[in-house]
Amino acid sequence: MLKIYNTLTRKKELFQPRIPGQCGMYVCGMTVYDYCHIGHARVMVVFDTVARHLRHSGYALTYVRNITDIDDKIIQRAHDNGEAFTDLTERFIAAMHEDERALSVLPPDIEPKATQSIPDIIAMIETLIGNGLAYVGGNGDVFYAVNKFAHYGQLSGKNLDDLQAGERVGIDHAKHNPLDFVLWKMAKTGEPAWPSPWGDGRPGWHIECSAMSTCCLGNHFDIHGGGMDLQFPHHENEIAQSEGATGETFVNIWMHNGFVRVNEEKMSKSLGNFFTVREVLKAYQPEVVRLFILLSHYRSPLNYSNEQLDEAGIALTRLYTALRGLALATGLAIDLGYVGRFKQAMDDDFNTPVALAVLFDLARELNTAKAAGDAEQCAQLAATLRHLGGLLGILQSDADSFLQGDADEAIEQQIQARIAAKKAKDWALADQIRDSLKAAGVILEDAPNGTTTWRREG
RNA sequence: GGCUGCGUAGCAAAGCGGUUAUGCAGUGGCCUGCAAAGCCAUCUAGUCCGGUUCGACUCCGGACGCAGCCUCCA
Repeated sequence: MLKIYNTLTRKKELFQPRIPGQCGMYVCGMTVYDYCHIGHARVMVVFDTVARHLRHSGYALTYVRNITDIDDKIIQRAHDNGEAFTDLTERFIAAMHEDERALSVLPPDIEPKATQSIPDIIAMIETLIGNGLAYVGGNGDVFYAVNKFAHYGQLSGKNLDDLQAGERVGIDHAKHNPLDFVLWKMAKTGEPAWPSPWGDGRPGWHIECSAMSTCCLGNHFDIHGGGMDLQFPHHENEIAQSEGATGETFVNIWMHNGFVRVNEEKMSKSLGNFFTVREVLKAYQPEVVRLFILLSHYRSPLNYSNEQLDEAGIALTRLYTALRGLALATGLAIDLGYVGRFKQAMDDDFNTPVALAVLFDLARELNTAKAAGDAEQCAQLAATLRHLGGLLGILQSDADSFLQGDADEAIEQQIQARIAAKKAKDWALADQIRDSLKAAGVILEDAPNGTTTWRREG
């Protein structure tokens, strides 16, 4: 039985889909004006893992992750670059898809873009105005009137009085209430714009997600996810918009992933302390980055450091080392004990650290079976390890290609020379060859049968 | 200031009211020509102070500390 932590109730709840056997999930995706950083990678990997587990658990999942391809920062960046905003967004959408593929993130079923959802957005704003929840402000922008929505603050645990007491932004006289937020923003000269009943302009940030999610998944759906920082105001506003427009409950379960931190501080673009995915992938294999993310629970903070990435690399090496030398057979029986433990971990709010602990226990037993020469046991355990790894999006490479990278003829020659030296009991030469390879980052491992395998360090 | 959440061994990171987490590192052993890898054993825990309980790292209260949101942000 799958349990999921719901931000709305602040506890783990038994997952009960609206329609048995089905699930609709919407995740707030990227605003595409720059390369994805590791924080974005975490969202992609975490919800990809959630999607994989839901599917494997038998739910017919519709996974929607949007792209915000129009907003103030995009306009600003395109202007700075002297290019059309569409050229900018197309470039970074392509880059995002590249990063995603590298990290073994399966594409969502639907990837709606804000600019392709303008009619739906306008329709929703008209409904909100019709319902008395939105108004045209003094500057022509359309605003949502937060005090007209009774449940405002239910997700973030805030109430309007507290919010107003802590108001830090300068008063905008175009609004009735400082906490009201923009639904439709009038275009200044030269800005991208779409025609609307209120004049040429563009959607506010929050409305696009309300429009796209309800269009793709219906007025009421199962799971809505995103980073912790979207809880307020973004998701709070989404609830106000969607429920205000449809009159129905919007979402059953809200999931929020924790931040990636650098030196105990949130990684973010505004702080400038971010590492882009492509930058990190220059130094670490993509699968290592994925494991690094999965080694922490999705709601916990994740500290980014080279030491942590290195450890993830060592951990992955341990798993692949266990698989090394065993054929990639398919269709083999798998060990149901481990499968059960794994499922139990994942069913407990997607507890990937515990699920991974199961894989390490499995690797230990596999190593023991290898030492005992039990081929049947080895095959079964290896098949189980690969199967469970696959559910997390890891361990799908050939072990040698992970451990060795590109084949290297020179290394093979050195190994042969060393085997000859060993036969001649010329230990000094054998050790010298091993040391020189070690200096080049190549580690040799002698097997009892006289053969030698190798792997690259780190 | 308001609202969240967190505080576990050398490091990272989980579960759990009484029984091995797991990975890395350390120590001892097996294996090895020596290593590496692997296996076995093993040392380091639960911020502090109260309370509940036969028993608390685990539940409750308080203190302290940290992070996040309250402003664009995954």
